[in-house]
Amino acid sequence: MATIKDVASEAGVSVATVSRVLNDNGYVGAETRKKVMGAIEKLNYSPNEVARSLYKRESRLIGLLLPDITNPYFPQLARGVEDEVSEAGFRLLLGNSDENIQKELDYIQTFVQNNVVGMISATNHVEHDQLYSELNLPLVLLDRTTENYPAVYADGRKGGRLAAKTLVEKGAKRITVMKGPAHVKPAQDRFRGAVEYLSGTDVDFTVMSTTSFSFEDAKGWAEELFATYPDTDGVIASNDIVGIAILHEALRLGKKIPEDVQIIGYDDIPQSSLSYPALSTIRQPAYEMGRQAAALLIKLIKKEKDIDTTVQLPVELIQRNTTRKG
Amino acid sequence: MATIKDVASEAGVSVATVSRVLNDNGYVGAETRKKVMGAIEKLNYSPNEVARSLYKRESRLIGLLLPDITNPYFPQLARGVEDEVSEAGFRLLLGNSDENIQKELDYIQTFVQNNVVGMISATNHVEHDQLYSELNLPLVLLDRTTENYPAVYADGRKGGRLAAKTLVEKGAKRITVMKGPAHVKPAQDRFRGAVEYLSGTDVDFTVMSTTSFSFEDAKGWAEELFATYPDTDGVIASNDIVGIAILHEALRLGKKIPEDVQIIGYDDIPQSSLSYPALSTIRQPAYEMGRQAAALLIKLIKKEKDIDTTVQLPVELIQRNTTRKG
DNA sequence: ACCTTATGTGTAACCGGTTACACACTAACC
DNA sequence: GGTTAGTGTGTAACCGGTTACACATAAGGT
Repeated sequence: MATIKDVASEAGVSVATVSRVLNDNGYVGAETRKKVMGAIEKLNYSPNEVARSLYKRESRLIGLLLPDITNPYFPQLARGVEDEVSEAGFRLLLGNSDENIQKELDYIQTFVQNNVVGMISATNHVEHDQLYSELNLPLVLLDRTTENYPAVYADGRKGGRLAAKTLVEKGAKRITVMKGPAHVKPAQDRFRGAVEYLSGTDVDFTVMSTTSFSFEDAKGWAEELFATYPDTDGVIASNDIVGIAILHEALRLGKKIPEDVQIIGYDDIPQSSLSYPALSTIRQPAYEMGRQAAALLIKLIKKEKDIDTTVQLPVELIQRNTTRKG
Repeated sequence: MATIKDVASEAGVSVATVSRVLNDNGYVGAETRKKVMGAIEKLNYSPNEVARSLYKRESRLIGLLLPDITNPYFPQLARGVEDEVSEAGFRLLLGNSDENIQKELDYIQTFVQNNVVGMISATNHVEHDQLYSELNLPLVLLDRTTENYPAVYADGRKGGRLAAKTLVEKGAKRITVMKGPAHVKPAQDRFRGAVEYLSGTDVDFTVMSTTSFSFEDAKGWAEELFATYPDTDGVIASNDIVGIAILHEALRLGKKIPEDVQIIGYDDIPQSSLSYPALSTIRQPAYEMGRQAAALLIKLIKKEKDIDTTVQLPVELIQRNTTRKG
């Protein structure tokens, strides 16, 4: 790999001049610039980010911490973040935390050790972590909220209400609300929204708690649901994965969808439109959330003034075939 | 952030000694070690990776280049890679190439600029890129093969044969083979495998070409398929996404699955077991492939001897409900 | 007692960039 | 003509680690 010194001696100038050409700052004569450009071209030189980062004490890297990229909701977020940051010339350091504080701390540490200029985190542990508060780095929370940090998220409370309202309006009489894992904040928001709405109606409802969102466990929750509440005619699932599992269990039990049981999911992951019947759900604009989080972070990095540090994106009812028409 | 100098003066020793303690090399007196440890603790010191990386000319970063993390096949790969590299103390720089050469080159460049110690790439452009050959970095191809580079992949040819064999044995008489995008090598392998097998039988088959794997387009291919070949009774889909789309289109047309039409997918993405009826498919062990690719890369980085530089993982028939029993 | 080897520690060069500062030259102004 | 501002370039310090090398001391062998 050619270094700036090689370029300098090839062009017959000093390293300072090469650096000035590279960064387009300070005075450089037209003739000199041309020589330097030529040398760069000839040597196929590309500056070493690490050296630059060391002196400037900041890299062009951004840390992205997600619970688990394997959960179909997160790739969309990640892609949104990636597209936005890469357009601004940044790159991503990626970590999966598995909602595990130790992993989270490890990643934060390596982000700092690598001089990242900012970080985006979908964590539930902000408050517990003094690391976040000691971090003097721009931080944007994604899909999660707190009072104290910039955040981009969708309105979970409203989403929950919307899901409940939809089922009620479509005539469900005995609704089961699935409660997602207690430590996952957005799951609690949507749950609260649903219960809030249902409490204001005279529809019967029951609550079923779950402790994970994984594919593997979803089937179990579905079986448990119909075993415990066999006459349920409306299910508000904690997310689409669970929703799809419930849908299949209902079909397996010979129930007609949506005549006997209506089901509404949450997230609108890409494959929800591919279930059969296609799953009705509350859409969170994941890709857009990723982009906005990245855009917000970049503004914070650039220390722009008058920034909206919390961005709440709207949720939306996606009516497919697991809820009744009309 | 505390630096090594701060630690040195806090402990009353030189920076060299601190460095020796940190890296556990060279001689350090027991007493001195204790003082240094104390100072590190007290200052909450954590070494700057960037400085280390500059001198050593290698970081602890590994570049991972994928076509699109949003495609449900890749998160599994990515997660496998991440788990394996992070256990070995490395971190991931992530890029989405969209199968686009320019993006690919850009990422490779930033990987190099950031002194990555190795890279894993799921690319179809190895041969075209002189960048790959000029790269004097350990490189492992993932999910793609070439003669010239270490690679971890599943046996696509065999997978294709297996898919075809399954449909034939289950009694399909008029099979349609979907051909994936021409530039995606593994898609061509499985296609070739299927055609190879079918050519050796007296079953009728037709070929339908597709140019993408995206959710959005899949529905269109499905419609086109049944419009063009309405009496098809067996479909070998180019991947699971397309397979699920075909499944739904068949159901929409009132066909019975698997009585009227049998369908077999490819990949076994997590959501395939959640389709209804559950999709029969050829499983590629994506997570395991990710892990193995990372493990191989790490061996290359450590310059271990006698390494198997091409790892072919087995594919497997996952028989669910879109193929006939027995 | 003398030489060798093992142990322990510090000094300073080095990695490859960036930039403060010094210096030289030109043009413009009064 | 001398002062001043603007332009162009080089020297060297600096970022925060790692390590070659020098040096000192202690222990062991003959």
